[in-house]
Order: sequence, then C-alpha cells, then structure tokens
Amino acid sequence: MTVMKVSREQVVENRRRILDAAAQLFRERGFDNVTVAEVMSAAGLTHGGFYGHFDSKEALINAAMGHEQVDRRDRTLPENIAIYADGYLSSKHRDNIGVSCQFSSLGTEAARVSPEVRHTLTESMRKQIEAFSAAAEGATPQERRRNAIAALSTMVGGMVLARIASDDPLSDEILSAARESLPLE
Amino acid sequence: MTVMKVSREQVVENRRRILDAAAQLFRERGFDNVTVAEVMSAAGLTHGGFYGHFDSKEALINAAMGHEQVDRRDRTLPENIAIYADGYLSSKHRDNIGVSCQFSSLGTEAARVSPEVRHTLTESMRKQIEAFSAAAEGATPQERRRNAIAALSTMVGGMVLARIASDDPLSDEILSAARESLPLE
DNA sequence: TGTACATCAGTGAACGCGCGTTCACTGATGTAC
DNA sequence: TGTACATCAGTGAACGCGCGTTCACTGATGTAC
Repeated sequence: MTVMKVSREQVVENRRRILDAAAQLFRERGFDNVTVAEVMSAAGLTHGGFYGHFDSKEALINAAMGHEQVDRRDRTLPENIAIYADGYLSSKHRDNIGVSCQFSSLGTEAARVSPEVRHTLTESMRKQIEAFSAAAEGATPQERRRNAIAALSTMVGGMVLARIASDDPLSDEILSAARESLPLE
Repeated sequence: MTVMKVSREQVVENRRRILDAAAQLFRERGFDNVTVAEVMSAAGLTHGGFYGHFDSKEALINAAMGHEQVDRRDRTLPENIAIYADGYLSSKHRDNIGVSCQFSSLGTEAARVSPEVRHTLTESMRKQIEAFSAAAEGATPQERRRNAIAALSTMVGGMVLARIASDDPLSDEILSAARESLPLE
C-alpha cells in the first residue's frame, strides 16, 4: 500500500482525481468546509503530496472551478436545450449537488473568490447564455438573448431556492413552476 | 472605556447590535469567513461577552438568519411589488451585499445550514411568494402563483449571477434582462 | 430618599483543536552507459 | 538488453497560526432595608 514515485501518466491521472474530488466535495459542502486532507484522501492519496500539485488550497479552488468533472462530461451544453433545462430543474439535479452546476451549488461563495476565477466563471456563463439564445423565445436576436439570460437566472435561482427548501413540498413546486415558466421554445 | 455591567435595556440593545453586525458581515463574507470576535467588535463589544448572548457561533448563524436588519426594516415586502422587483434587480442592491436579500447573498451556504434554519428560511420564502402572487401575471390563481415563484427565482438567480460577473459588463446586462423578463404586471 | 450589597453583562487573557503547510524520507521510475 | 544510479511523486510526522470557546475578574446596576 506504500506506493512511492509514480509514472508520468499516473501523475496526470492523480491530478485529475484531485480536481474531480475537489470539485465534488466543494459543491457538496462549500469551499471552507472541505479540508485539503479530505480532498487528497478522496483522490486516494495522502495530504502531504498535495503541494506537489498545487501551491495552496486557494490555487486548488481556482483550478477546481475551471475543471470539468468526469461525471459531468456528457451534461454540459447539449444540443437540445429544452431537455437540458428540464434535467436542470429536476429533483435529481437538486439532490445530486456534488455533480451539480457550479452556479447553483457554489454561486454565493463563487461571488467572493478571486477576480481571476470570477472571470473564468463569467466566460462560462457567457457561453451558456449564447447557447441558450439559440433556443430562446423571441422575434429578434436581442429578445432571444434577453430571454436566454432570464432562463439561466430562473434556473439558477430556482435551484438555489429549491435546495434551501428541500425538506418542504415547496421545493418541488419551485422546480416545476420554474420549469414551466422558462422563456424557451 | 471599560464599561462593565450594563442596564437591562442596554443588554437588549447589545444583542440587537450583535445580530445586526452578524447579518451584515455574514452577507458580505459568508458564514465561515467571519469570526465571532469580528462580529462582537463590529457591535462595539469584546469577544468574551459573546457567550452571554449565544451558545455558539452556530446559534448566532441561526439567529442572524431569522433576524431582520435595522437597515432593511423598510424594504421587506412593500405594497408595490413591481417597484420592489426593480430595486432588487439594481446595481445598488448588487453592490450593497451587506444589506442584501439573504437568498442572493447566502443562498448556497444557506442550503447547508441546519434543518431548523432552513425551515425558517422556507417560511420566509413562502411569504414572499404569496406577496408576489398578488402582483403576478396570469388569469388563474394557480398561474399567478406559478409566475410569482418564477419571478422570485429569476430575481435570486439573476442577482447571484450578476455578483459573480460584477467586474464585467455582462453583470449589468443580466440585471436588466432579468428585470424586463419578470412575469409581474 | 439614602445606603449596603448582591448580581451579572462585559472584559481580556488563555486554552486547545483543527487545518493549511512544511519537510526529511522512501523507493519506483526512467535514464545513462 | 541489462545494470547502476539519479530523480522526484508521494508519505506521514510535525509545526504553528487562527479561531471558537472558557474563565477569573470587574464594577455598574438594581434591589433590600
């Protein structure tokens, strides 16, 4: 069990597992309630090796926010956006916060991270808005873009509220009301 | 400056100031990035006295989430909801996170607090939805309620996204797009 | 109304745990010959 | 292709800072007479 030194590919694979574990644990518990040791342990490593991969916990947060989780590979920006939106506003998505959209799982914490990371998140937001624009209601491109932004806002806000209310029937009601109100065709 | 023991009214007033300071600091920096000593200092007291008012930091979080900030007294659920919504989706609200709506400033962290506090938050959410229902678009009560939930979701989600993107022109665009799309009359 | 005393809100030093970070060490990888 | 050795990813003990929490103490409040 004491495996030292590791092949070059293993290093790359280990880094990916650290980021995957971090992305999931951060979503589940927030940045501050996850320790470096927990992330490393979830990645099958010990905490001492962490600083061979990242300069600090903050650097890990930054990297994890730009990291695409393996479990999510097939879920980002599919061709059919109405289906994507239905999956988004589902109880399954609500209850699987570990592989959830970063805006709905870490949104209010993400607003407080470094400007660089927020910039990365803003670009990802912009891409999602552009993808939604194609499927949005509206006669003009401006109207469709406006509705795309509104749809993304409703999805994120609906999920944030549904997770707060998750013990209450109101939670499911929020999900379906948000789903039915989306200005998507 | 070393004022010991204090009148009964002063105790009540001190507790209110602790809760006010906590509510503001938590909104600005999140639960975990605010220390008990900082809250007490912002309330004009020293940290040792904290445990005369609350059992633990967690008890403070719970109380602060149910506490109505003095600075917000005039802002909750006014009669004209369209005006409320316009104020909500404003850059002023975005940039004054300390006296902001708790869902948009602490939403993703609030989803992880104790079931009791989430229950309190859920009730406050329910009240807001009911107030919005009166002003929502729709022919039937069901439709109006559905649109009220969608409006609240759009407002919260729009603000969360606008705060992440606050260094970017996209932020203002999100606020106005969300504002113009609200299903309120 | 005035005086003596008990109460207890607040003070600030101290404690101790947890977590981010460091470091001497290990031993498989991978290179030099 | 095989052997000797240097490299360096990962290990796990240790460090030290920060923060939540405790506690002996202070002295104004407020009560008893």
